[in-house]
Amino acid sequence: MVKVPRQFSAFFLSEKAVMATERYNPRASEPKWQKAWADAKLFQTRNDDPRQKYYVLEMFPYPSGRIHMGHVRNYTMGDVVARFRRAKGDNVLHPMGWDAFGLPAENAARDNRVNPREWTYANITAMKGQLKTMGLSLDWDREIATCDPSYYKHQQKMFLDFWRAGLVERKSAKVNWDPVDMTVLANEQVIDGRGWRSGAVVEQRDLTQWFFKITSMAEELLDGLDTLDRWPDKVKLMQANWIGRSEGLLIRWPLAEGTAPAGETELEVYTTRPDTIFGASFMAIAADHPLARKAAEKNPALQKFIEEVRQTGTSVAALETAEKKGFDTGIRVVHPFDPSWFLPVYVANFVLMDYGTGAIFGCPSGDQRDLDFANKYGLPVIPVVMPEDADAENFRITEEAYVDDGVMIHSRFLDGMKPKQAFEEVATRLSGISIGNRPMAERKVQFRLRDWLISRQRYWGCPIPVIHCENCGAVPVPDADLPVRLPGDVTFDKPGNPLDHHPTWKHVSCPQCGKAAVRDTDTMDTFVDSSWYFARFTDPWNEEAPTTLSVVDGKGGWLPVNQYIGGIEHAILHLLYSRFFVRAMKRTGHLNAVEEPFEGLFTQGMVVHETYKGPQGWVTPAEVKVEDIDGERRATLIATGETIAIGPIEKMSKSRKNVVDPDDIIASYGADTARWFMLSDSPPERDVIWTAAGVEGAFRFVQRVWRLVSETAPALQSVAPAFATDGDAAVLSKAVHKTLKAVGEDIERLSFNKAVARIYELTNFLSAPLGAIESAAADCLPALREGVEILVTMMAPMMPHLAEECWSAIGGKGLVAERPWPAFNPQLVVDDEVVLPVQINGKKRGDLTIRRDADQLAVEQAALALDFVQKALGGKPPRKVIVVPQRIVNVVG
RNA sequence: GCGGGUGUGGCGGAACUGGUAGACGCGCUGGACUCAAAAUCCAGUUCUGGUGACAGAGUGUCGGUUCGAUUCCGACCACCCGCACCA
Repeated sequence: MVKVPRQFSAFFLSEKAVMATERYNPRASEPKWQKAWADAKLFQTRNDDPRQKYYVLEMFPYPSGRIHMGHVRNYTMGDVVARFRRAKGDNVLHPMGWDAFGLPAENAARDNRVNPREWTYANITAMKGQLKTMGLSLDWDREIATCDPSYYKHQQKMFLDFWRAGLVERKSAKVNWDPVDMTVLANEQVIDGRGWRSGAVVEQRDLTQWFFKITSMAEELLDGLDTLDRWPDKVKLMQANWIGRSEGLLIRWPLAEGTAPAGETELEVYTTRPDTIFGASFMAIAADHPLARKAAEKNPALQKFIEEVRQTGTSVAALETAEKKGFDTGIRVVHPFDPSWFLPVYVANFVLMDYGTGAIFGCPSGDQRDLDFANKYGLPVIPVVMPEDADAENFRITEEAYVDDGVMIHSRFLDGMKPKQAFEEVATRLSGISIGNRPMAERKVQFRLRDWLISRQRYWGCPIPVIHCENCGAVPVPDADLPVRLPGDVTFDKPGNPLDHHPTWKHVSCPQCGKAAVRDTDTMDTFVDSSWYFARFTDPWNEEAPTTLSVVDGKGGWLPVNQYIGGIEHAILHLLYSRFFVRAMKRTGHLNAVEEPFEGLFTQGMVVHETYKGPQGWVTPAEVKVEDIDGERRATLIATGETIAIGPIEKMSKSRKNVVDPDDIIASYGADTARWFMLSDSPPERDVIWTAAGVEGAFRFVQRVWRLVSETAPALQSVAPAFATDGDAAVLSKAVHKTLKAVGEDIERLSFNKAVARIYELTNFLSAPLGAIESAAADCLPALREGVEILVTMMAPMMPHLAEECWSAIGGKGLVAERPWPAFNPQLVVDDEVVLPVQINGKKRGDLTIRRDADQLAVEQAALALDFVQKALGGKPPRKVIVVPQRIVNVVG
């Protein structure tokens, strides 16, 4: 970018300055500045501050006990944004809390006989201490823990409000039940059909559970995605696919008389391809379909088949390998367009009860799965769509279904139409026919999204505030009795839910009729806790309500979060649930106006590291010495000198032992080095490879900045900062202001790696080595002072402690953390002269230096006058000369 | 299977809307300082040929559009991620 003019640094390396230099010591410096910020209460945010609001939030951590490098990366990025916005003059909200309910606390309780609450709070204390060493600009006054009754009280209130608003439902659902641990398992906790802790074979059980009716908002959750301009497209797409909207037709097929169980007259089927209705050759229904159950009552063989299907797990692996099987029920349906056309009804193992109507019609020619099924059971295959250029007479489907667009054949009145037209035609015709007192078909929009099951048979979660009474059914706990507190005196010596076998806790009287009743002993899914914490941060002091409407959102309110930062692993569930929650909270009066919780979303990449494997298994990076011998990297075990294999680069994990402890890094290099390294090199959305060499490099830079500042400090202390517009000093000022502009833009775009590169460049520029002309330097002092000040201010969001130390060294007043972001001078970021590359036939052959405002003709003439252009043209006139102002010249010969 | 992304030196990565490919960092090579080492500083570092100025090639592969393509279009290859019997 800029050639280094040696003269500016002429006086830097005066011998005295070199002698005076001491290495920067983060261990002494960092706690000092952390205390200074805390004493000045710089990061405490007031809700009544009239300045522009900016809410930056990182996904809050689970209090596992120790922070890991992923946290360091996440919170560093958020902190850069927070400190930058603060310097830009905004009133910044940057809070921190704890996602504190969850299974690990219970596991610890079972394994180590500790109390989950004590375990959790001890972890919070430890992690908070670690986070504090990072120098994050957090408002700790707003700290919340979701396991605190002052938090979950409001969650219980909202559960009841949602219930009253019709957003909560209690219904039966199939769940994975671990018969040993006596709890429901999430799908991810079932491994090869067995419970992940107990190893017991997991059963499918029907349990009555609580659900949030997220499907009732499917349409708006989908539509809302379009308004999220500052979300990654990838995440929006994943959510859209998850919600899975499809438009189709609900068709009611009449059951053939004499074949159906008593009282059954029709079969409802959902399809997105009604155009293929003349290619239908069978119907397939789920094993749990009511018609299947009825048919099985008088058919033991069918009964047996249904049981078999039920026992095949729903795990991904089971589905992949499971053979497509069916069982003919003997029931027949009549084709809607042909009373003489009968189709068999099968129970099939591949039909899902909870999508559509749990029944399909099979069109073998247009669907591979249906084709396989038809071939297996000898059912007809009628091609109904063929490629435009095919011949209808000879078009056959045998082993491979035709799924692409085309033209309709063998479909009576649909022949010759495109499938799209045919869809419309079938929809229109069938809507006009009635069956019973309803139309034979209705247009229907179907979603893949399911309701959100929130009941968990576990202790360490938010109790569901419901009392079950024999007389009154499920009764809400009265608001005045909230919170329903978790009892502290629980034991984990028996399997199952401790709340369930607590001697007294669940026994209460019914709030309605006063009779003896029992509490719901289930607790809420921990995703509920994290679906509204961002709203609670806006006023965690409010004891009366979850939110304070005057500050939470709307005019002058905090929400939506302006910038949310976290891992891609939450792309669907957490973010979708939060989007559901703001809508539900708005409907129940806990929010005013906000449409979406997170205006800007950034998904950061993981921290990855090499793995090392010795004869005894995986070993940690700390135990290994890696050397570069003749370009070949070799690892040895420090303790024994054994050779260690260097394995693939993977996400830091305990199982691979490729973890680096942030504590160790901060202790030996300081938080600034860790922060700087996290921001360097890798773009923030991609994975960053943690390497010892990289950290060393970052640490060297810390020392280099410190040397630059401390060596120049004596000369700068009494100088007033000023930029220069001409002379040698202008070169300096231009470099500084160009960098200032670029770094601001880069941070705003969250391109931290680019901002880092610019700061490196400027630091190199300012600390260029001893040149020749000492006298020139004195004139440059004001510009240099300004340059150093700007450098320090620019790096402050990333390396806040070092910035303070530097600021103090040059005699700056106050704290850098309080300084505004300087404005660049527009005059200084453009040059009077530009260097244009000159191409001949598209290949660069030289440069042309010319005034910036030179017009096209002048540029062309100057270019043609250049020696190497003349030579290349060999006296002939050019065929064409392309001049792109301030960009390039291309001479075509 | 469906959907999406990525591919640039030894490595991480830059290159704004088509305009100097390789900024910046790591590593490496040579040098200075030192009795020596560390630290620091300087120079070099895409590849090939040449002492050299220089010439040629080059952004996964093949082709196209253009004065000019890492960038746009088409086909393909590799890897990664998400969803997955969704009717």
